[in-house]
Amino acid sequence: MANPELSIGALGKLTGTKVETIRFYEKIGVLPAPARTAGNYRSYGHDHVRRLTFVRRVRDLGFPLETVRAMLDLADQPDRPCGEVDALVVEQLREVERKIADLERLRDELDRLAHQCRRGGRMAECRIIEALSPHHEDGRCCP
Amino acid sequence: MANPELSIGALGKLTGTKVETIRFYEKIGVLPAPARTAGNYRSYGHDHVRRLTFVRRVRDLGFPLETVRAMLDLADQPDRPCGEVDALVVEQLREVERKIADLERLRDELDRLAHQCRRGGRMAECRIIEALSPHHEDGRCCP
DNA sequence: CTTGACCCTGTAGTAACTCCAGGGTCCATG
DNA sequence: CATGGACCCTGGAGTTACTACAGGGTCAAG
Repeated sequence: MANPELSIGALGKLTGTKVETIRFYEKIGVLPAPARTAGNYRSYGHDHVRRLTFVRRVRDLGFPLETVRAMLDLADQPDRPCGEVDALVVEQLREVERKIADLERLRDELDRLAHQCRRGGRMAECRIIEALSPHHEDGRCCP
Repeated sequence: MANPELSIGALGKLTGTKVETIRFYEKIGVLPAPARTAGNYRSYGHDHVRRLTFVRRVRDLGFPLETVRAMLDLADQPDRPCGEVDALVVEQLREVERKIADLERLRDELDRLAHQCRRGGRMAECRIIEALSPHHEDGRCCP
């Protein structure tokens, strides 16, 4: 069970990633080059599934590949003392919390909109933009 | 107070957007072309601030410009009956909720990591990748 | 009246994919 | 055993969403 030996197409289906994207991640070093079969096909194991899933999720959440790389480095260096990476972790944490707050505002407005639709309302009462307009309680906007 | 008459640089500073990006949004029709001064400078009002802030936030949350356009359309057509856009709203709602769940998992793991760092731990116990690995409770992964 | 900060248009470059051409591998089926 | 369709290979061009110049105009302060 440790070695499912997936083809690139199977890995793609499992993780919702295009085959070309997987090869691209290998080229830029985000996903390690897998073993090859006799016919020169890539052969992936369970670690690849976990790592690729992680990469796709973090990308989908709007972080750049540079951040993905930084996070993967955290996980890849087990002997590294935490101190030197603390600042990075705290910084990511702050950004994640900001994104959660923005998404919750967006969700609430979409939710309100959906209920209004169900009651036969019109778009005039749509306040989707206001939901993510400048928040005067904290003063600043996007980074 | 309805017309602050901002220059492109001032709008950029207010919304955390590069000047070139603002001009780019105008070119592709996401931000309406503003009035011009005698010297052909762009002159922005409060509506531009709100709209641009919205665009930047939604982009920052990992949605493509296509989705931003769809959301802006919702807000731009006040007479449109809700029924025809209900499906879009529900779809966005689902995606927003999925992203919130992913971000919360990521936040919890970063939080755990930060506390561990403070106690002088090592990266060996870092489970940041597991935090966003395939969730077997729902079976599927990224879209 | 000039000088530095800021604006204009237009084009070229970058990040992160995405698609395609031209060709090899694998295997189920005739 | 051959052969055709699904899948894989490499390398390169195209797309999206910016980002960074180049070459030049505007404007307020000194």
